Amino acid sequence: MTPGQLEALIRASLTQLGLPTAPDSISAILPEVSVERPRRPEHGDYATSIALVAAGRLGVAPRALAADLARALAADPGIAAAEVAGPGFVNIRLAPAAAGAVARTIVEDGADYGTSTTLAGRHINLEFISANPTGPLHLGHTRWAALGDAIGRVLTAAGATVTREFYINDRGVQLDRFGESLLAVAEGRPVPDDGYHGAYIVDIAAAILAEHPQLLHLPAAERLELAREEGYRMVLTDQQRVLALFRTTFDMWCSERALHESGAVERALDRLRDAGHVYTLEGAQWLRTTDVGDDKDRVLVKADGELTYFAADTAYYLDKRARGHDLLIYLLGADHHGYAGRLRAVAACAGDDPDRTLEVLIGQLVRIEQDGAEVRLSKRAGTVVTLEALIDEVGVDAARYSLIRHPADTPLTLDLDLLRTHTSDNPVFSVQYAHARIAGVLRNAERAGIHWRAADFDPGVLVAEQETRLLGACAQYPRVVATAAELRAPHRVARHLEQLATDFHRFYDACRVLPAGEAATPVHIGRLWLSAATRQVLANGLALCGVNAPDQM
RNA sequence: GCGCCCGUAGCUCAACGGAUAGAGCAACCGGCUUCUACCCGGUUGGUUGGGGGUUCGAAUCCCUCCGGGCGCGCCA
Repeated sequence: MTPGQLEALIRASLTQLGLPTAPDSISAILPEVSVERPRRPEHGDYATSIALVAAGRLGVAPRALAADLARALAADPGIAAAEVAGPGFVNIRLAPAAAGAVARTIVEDGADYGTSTTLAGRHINLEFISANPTGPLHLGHTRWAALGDAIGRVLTAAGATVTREFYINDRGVQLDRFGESLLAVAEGRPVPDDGYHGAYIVDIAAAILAEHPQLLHLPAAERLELAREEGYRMVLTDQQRVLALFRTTFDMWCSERALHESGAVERALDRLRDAGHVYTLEGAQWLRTTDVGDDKDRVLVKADGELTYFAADTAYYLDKRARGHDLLIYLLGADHHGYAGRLRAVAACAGDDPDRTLEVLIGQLVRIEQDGAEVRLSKRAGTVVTLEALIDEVGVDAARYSLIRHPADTPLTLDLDLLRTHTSDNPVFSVQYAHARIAGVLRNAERAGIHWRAADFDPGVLVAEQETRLLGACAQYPRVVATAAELRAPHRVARHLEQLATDFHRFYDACRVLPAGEAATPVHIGRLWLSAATRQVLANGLALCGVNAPDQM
């Protein structure tokens, strides 16, 4: 019996209790029925607090309601025991056969186990990283590369249609400064103070010169354009290469320049003007965002006629909506959180309800440390840690996983030394090792001629404490994925995998899976099913993290 | 000054409003003649920054104070 099936049973039981209350009030509380895994095993496999929640509204005493519910549940053959505890919890213990049946469900569902339709029909646009094409991706982008990708995977698992987008800021002052810096290096001049000073500038300038030896003989204006455009092309290509290496993919790379060239920006401004949200002051055109909660109005067109970055982003919002996305998720670094209010204002000015169409997730910064000391990140000092360097240091799996296993809104420190270790101290290896260990057992079973899949599986044989805990963790997995999607919090998947791995290692330590010489018994078969189910859950969860699930290590 | 985020064990961090707040690291003590010891068991460790409030019940929600990060351009 899965948690979902148990909840359905509780709902059915509640409606059949014959409570002295209006049927309407009973059906009103049914959606709130949920079971949880108690922290303490002696509280049972599952517990529900529905009696506590509902008693007041039904006009009955919590413990009395709980007792009635417990009695009704206990009558079901899948329930071994149901009893009232504390102020009105109902603690539930499943019959071994009902609990163990989850293993069969998991093995049969395979890669689909854990997916759901809770977000079916939603067209979600997920924008993340969106770095300037003026340098390699660095640690500041890395968290979003891993987390944004994982959020996309989790949302997809929950049934949403997800479009992942990378917005390229390929227009404006920053790109010009980048081009000027490249040209300065190419010409042997010092980089301007407001330019880019990283060592990579020298490399790119050299690459441009190698490909375009005629650069220095062109007229000045053409020189700058060639340096800028070639530098842009090289940086973007490199960003795409590194992201692919990092297993982070995008459905769409949207260019700010293209928004201007296609007329999308002008059309967006026209639409806002028509809606009466634009006014002119001191030669500039402003969007009246204060009408919708922003703390100040924002400039769309500067007094010199130049369009602002904000104007393009407004157009981009409308463009995404016009493409049919009903929810736009933006992942921003903490240093850009001030932008959230402006985006909300844009949504409101466009006639949308920002609470429905817009979500801005703010990620705190990542620090890294090595040899017990923080590695300072400084562009000036040339100690910028790039995404590629991090991959070189610890590998894609460890880098991705360590970034994913923390909520986005907490500051995070990566310990490079730890990420390189291959022991259970390193969570990603603990999880991967559990997967590899199971794969090994299943290989051995095959080698020994034990065809567990074809054999009779009696779920009732899985009664050891380590077995029931492992079953419970496997059964919980779909709920974890659904919650992770709902909260945009893939770290919940990772944390659950760690618990699952620990539960497996304990099970493996206590319970012999394969027969040691003798013929395979129903217990061996049952444990093979349980092992196979665990392997499937680990593989599915690691896939959501974008981390490999190795068959051997 | 205004706004957003954060404050949990010595360290790094978990915990849909649920029961006695959990893992890992660090420290110490144990466990392999059999399926991967890259593992497992045990011990030590807390006024969840302080104080109020909401309720059956608060690390979680509200108020306030303290401490830290970040943001408040006709920059992008």
